[in-house]
Amino acid sequence: MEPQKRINANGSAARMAGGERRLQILRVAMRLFSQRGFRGTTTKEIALAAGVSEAMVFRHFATKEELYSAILDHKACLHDDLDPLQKVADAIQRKDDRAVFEGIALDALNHHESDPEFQRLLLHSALEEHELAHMFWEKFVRRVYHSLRTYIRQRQRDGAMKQLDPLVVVRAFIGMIIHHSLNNNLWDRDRELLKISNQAAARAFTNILLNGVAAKPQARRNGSARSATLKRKPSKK
Amino acid sequence: MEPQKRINANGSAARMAGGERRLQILRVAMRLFSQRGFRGTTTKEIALAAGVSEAMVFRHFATKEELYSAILDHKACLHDDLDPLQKVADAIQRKDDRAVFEGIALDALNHHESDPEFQRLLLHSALEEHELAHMFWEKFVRRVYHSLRTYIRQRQRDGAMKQLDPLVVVRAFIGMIIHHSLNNNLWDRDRELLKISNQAAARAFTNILLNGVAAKPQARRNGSARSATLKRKPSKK
DNA sequence: TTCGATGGTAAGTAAGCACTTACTTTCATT
DNA sequence: AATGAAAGTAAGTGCTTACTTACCATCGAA
Repeated sequence: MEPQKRINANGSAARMAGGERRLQILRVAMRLFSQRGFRGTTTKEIALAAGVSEAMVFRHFATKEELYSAILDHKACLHDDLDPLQKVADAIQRKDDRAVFEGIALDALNHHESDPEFQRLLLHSALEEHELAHMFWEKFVRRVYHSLRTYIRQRQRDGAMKQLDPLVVVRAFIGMIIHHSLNNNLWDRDRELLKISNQAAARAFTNILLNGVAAKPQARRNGSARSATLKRKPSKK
Repeated sequence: MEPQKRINANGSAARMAGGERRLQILRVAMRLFSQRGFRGTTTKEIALAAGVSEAMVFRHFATKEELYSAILDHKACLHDDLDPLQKVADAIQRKDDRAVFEGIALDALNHHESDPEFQRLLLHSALEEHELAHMFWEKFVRRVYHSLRTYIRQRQRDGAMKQLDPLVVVRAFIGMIIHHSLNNNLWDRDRELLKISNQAAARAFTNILLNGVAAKPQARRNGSARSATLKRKPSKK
């Protein structure tokens, strides 16, 4: 007679292959950590949610810390190859500012929307000063800042953008995007205060930024009163 | 003979008056909670840091939860009367966009810089879905959004700003500010990536925003091309 | 059919947690 | 000087935590 495969709370058949189970525990833990933080989640809860005994958790991951690290590695490798500047590489080539910035914004917004766990995990580990935060900063944030600074500098040399500190421009732009995602994922999940599609948001932020940093029409009649704002070197051509 | 007043680790004389001790414990707890989160801080640590026994903590606050609530009340009442729009009330009256936005930005940046605990506390409670987050949202964020929206709408009717969704403009601006503070307090405390004074940051963000949302020169070709940057109202007297 | 490797569990253990109890010390009043 | 209330503590209590041990179940291959 068939030994009647037991079914656990998740509807997943008992007795998985090792690798499968490991991944399942990892995913469950990821969800719980992102919801309640590292310290706020117990190994018992993780085991329960995965439909196994606590001992199984410790068979796959020696310590809770190691489980956390495994999550970080997992997330990191998912979000790793993804250089956000790559997707807009040809827009950069074409010097199509709008495509560059809107592309980056839309990509980030979509990303945050489809994987809100990641942002929460990141915040938790930044607050707890865990290594993911540092890793993310080094591997991702720095690169974005650097690439965008390079692009902005180029456009400033082209005379297409004002001579502001490019890093400040980057921060302003990234700020709009991240803060919007943070609002959507953390504070105002029902979009009670502001409901707007990612497309529309990306377009609006890009508009504000590009108009904000665009070189002035440079009305030749320069009663150059406001050299304060536009530091344009005369670029004597 | 003098009974040699004991001195605890903090250098504070033992045996404080009740109210004093309460406040001291509160402050110590505030610091620790903001550093390690609610769940990440033990009552023992709090007691130790305050230089008293654990029992004293529980004499002043019945439970750890109550201690947390007391902190929230404390912080809330500190940051409460402070309607950030009040400081720029006359700038609003004068419709001096630059003063309005730069004032708000500078105020927020200074605030976050002088009290980074608050931002951390707020983030922790947002992640843990504690009430402070909700309270802050209702009492503060909503009001700022509402007031700024009203102002922006007015300026749009004046023909001084583009017809964008005012809430998106608010989000973009607040985003630059909050994200910059978050970077300074959480991610890049050494300002390794971007070191800039609050004044300069407030000015830069304001410039980007105001140029970004300024009504177009409107191709009416009336010479006065950049009403955008210099908002001196024509003052048709 | 047997057997070893692997998936899985029940029932621990020691340490740490929020919180309590029973007691002592200090000190401003009369 | 006596006293009573408030400031303070040492040593718990029972529960939860991360992690372990000792054992059972299932399965594919020899």
